[in-house]
Amino acid sequence: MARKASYDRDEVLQKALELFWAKGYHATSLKDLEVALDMRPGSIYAAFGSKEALFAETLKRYAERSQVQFDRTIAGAPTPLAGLAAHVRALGCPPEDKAPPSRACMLVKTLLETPDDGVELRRLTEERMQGIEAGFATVFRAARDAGQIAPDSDPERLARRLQAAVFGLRAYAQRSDAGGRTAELAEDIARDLEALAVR
Amino acid sequence: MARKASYDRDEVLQKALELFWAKGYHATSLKDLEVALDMRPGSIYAAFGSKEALFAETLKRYAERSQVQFDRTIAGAPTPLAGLAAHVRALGCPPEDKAPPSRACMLVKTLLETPDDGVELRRLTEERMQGIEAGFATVFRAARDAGQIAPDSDPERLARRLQAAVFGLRAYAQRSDAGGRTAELAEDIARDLEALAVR
DNA sequence: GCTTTACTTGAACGATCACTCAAACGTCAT
DNA sequence: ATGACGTTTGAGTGATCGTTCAAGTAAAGC
Repeated sequence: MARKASYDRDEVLQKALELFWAKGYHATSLKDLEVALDMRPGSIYAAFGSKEALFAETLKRYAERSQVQFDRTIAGAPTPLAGLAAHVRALGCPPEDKAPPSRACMLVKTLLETPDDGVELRRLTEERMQGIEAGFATVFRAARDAGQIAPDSDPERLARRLQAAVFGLRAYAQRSDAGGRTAELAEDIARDLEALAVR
Repeated sequence: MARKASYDRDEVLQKALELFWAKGYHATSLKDLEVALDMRPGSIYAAFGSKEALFAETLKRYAERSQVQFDRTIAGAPTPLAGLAAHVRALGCPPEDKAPPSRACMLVKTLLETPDDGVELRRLTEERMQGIEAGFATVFRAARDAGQIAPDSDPERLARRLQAAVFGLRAYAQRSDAGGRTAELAEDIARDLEALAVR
């Protein structure tokens, strides 16, 4: 038949994700990618089509991984509300051994560097944000149905509020002078979540 | 003596601010600036030195204007806490007649598109963020000293929390599908602020 | 009117951008 | 071995990036 690709597509995508997440779309050049992926331009274009298409794939990967991690945190918590609080606390103090490429959310970074009108990347980004927000809403709904929070709570509104809080937490965390205060901030947000519980 | 500049430096800086705020540093090219400022490259460089220096000036302008507007809102409010709440509500629903170049905060946009290490722009951005956070803290301190909030409140911690909330609110507002929900979000945050009041 | 001085102009610079493609190469079936 | 076929290579594409500078131009002092 023919020659098979010498690289592992999954590994390569992970490398690209880390680079794009750290530097952002515009600031990442094809030269940067060539080095990080150890691939020559021809191979990159044969495999992914364009810089934007590659970025789109990494963004998808990022969003999916985030969702999975979130779902696991929720599943592993005793109650819906405890799960959300745990999620926030996890964002506040990421594992020190393998630090993420950036403290900020890649979706937010992309949202803020993408023009308002039209572009495909913007659409993808907002779509994924909606997905995450919907995930939050589902958990809040579960909390309400379980009687953990007030029966007249508005899950969509709470979800929106939580997403904005997470956006803010992670943007703040990007500051190089944030230090340990990020964990405190996450703790404050987590406690406010727990305070929603009816006693 | 000599010829005088044909442009108004203040007007030009405002135009540059609007462009940079809307598009971000990387996505704004000198061609864009030439058009927006109606100036040729030579004049731009004679006046500002470099693209980065021009950006730094607009960032300074942005931060100063933000501070002034914040101070005015606080001064015009009956109590410190009411002032902070009013500030948040104002961010939630900006004037429809003259919409800002972006709903997101220019400082956050810059923070998220700037490399973590070193660069001058990052330093300037974080410096200004600290300034704003300090402004928040001052108001919280006034609220505490006036007995409006609990005497054991931590102004710095509250300030940090508010800044993160504002970051999040404004990032969320950047979504093109945010619609009127941004105002609701701002309202929720404002109400949480008011809920700090001891009754 | 002439000189001086500062500002404006726009062509041009080298660097880098995202991207292409013909040729070299590797791996299979035969 | 050989041919078929997909992959990798890297020099090279034109475009655009931020920036420079010599020449041209306008206003003030004399």
